[in-house]
Amino acid sequence: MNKDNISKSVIRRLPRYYRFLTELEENGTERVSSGKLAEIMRSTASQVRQDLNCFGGFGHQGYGYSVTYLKGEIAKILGLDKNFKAVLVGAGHIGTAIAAHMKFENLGFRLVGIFDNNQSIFGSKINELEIRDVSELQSFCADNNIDAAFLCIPKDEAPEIVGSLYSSGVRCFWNFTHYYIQGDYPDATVENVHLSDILMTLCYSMNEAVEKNEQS
Amino acid sequence: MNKDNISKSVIRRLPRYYRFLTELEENGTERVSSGKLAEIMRSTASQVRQDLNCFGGFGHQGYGYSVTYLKGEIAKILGLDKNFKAVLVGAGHIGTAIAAHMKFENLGFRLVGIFDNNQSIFGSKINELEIRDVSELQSFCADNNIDAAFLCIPKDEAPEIVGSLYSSGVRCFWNFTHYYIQGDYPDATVENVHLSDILMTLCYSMNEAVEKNEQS
DNA sequence: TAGATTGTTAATCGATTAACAATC
DNA sequence: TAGATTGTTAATCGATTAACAATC
Repeated sequence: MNKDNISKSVIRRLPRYYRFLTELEENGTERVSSGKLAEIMRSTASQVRQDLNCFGGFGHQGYGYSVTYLKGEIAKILGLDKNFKAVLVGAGHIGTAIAAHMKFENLGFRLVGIFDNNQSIFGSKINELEIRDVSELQSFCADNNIDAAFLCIPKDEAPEIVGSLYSSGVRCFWNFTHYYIQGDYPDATVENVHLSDILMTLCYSMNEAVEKNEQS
Repeated sequence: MNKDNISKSVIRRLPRYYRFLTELEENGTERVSSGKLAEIMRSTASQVRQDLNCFGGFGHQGYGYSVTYLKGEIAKILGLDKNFKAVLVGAGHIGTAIAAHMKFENLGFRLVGIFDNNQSIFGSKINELEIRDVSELQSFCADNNIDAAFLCIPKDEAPEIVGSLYSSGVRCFWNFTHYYIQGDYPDATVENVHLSDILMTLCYSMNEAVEKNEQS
């Protein structure tokens, strides 16, 4: 059933399909064609059909795709029902924002622990969840079968933290640091978010746009 | 001097070159070959040379690249010295994290205003910068020649906010919402960060990894 | 049945990698 | 000079787009 070797580009589009299908469903739309979906996705009908066919024939010729069915299939493909158990390490600004703001239960995860090394915030809560001493991290993860960790810590602290997470069985990392996890743990599943890199690319584009304007 | 049509893939790698060159410089390394740089970048020597040659011949045959010089050139290409004036709209969790955490001055921007619609936080400060009433946003941007806005607001509020920003001359957006700015303003320069999409792709990869393990 | 729209193969386009002459 | 390493062209690989037969 599950085809291998789906390209990263296709995977990256799946959440957007899911998002737009959710909107269509909320509108009460029952069916959608690849053309219409492409319009919403700012894509092409061809790409939509190619993408969806990586996983199986979800459509009906002459009819299109059932919004609810397709949405459900994509949820299954993404694994949004898996509720992987996750901990957050680092309850600074970014960590707190992540913990307080994201609707993990819709995104395939369940946040069950928050850890920090700042004594003064131990015991205070983010969304009902107490902040714990990072020294308990390893035993907590081992005891609770933690699947994933969200890393919102300084880069220099990352190697040690990842080491202890890995040794207690955690293999999945949402990494906001610049530490290169996959270098040290090639079998880890990692998604990096480098906000400063993204901001620099925005700076480049802005700079380009300004120069183009000056020329004309 | 400035070559057009540089592909997005190349641009996205520039911040990483910059980052690693900074590290090399801090180590006191004076020169680096494309091969060595590729190793650090987890790339290939060929790609490094192709990338850098999009912008000009920064190297010397038989020698390699001067770390300091190359770093400087990439900074110029990215426009990191431009210090674009930016405002943050939305001082909730994500907004506060962005404002407090990012070193804008190293990333091409200067944060000069923070706005929110929550009366109870007006006047309180993030990094010396007072939170203002969003009703002053439009006049503030017009008066202060603001280049860019960082949007950390709910999706439904985005169209109105972007409208008022656009009308006071802002053309550059770092967009944490799911509002599709470029649809309404095709000449805007936009970088989107959809954290929930990224988390879903992590869920997919994790799900894949689990299934692969179960098979074996 | 006729019209619509998929699933799928083929063609195109772009990005990465390999090769090598130029040259420091 | 000889060795190293770039800049650049050519070859490969992968992703997107186009085309069309299958079929609801």
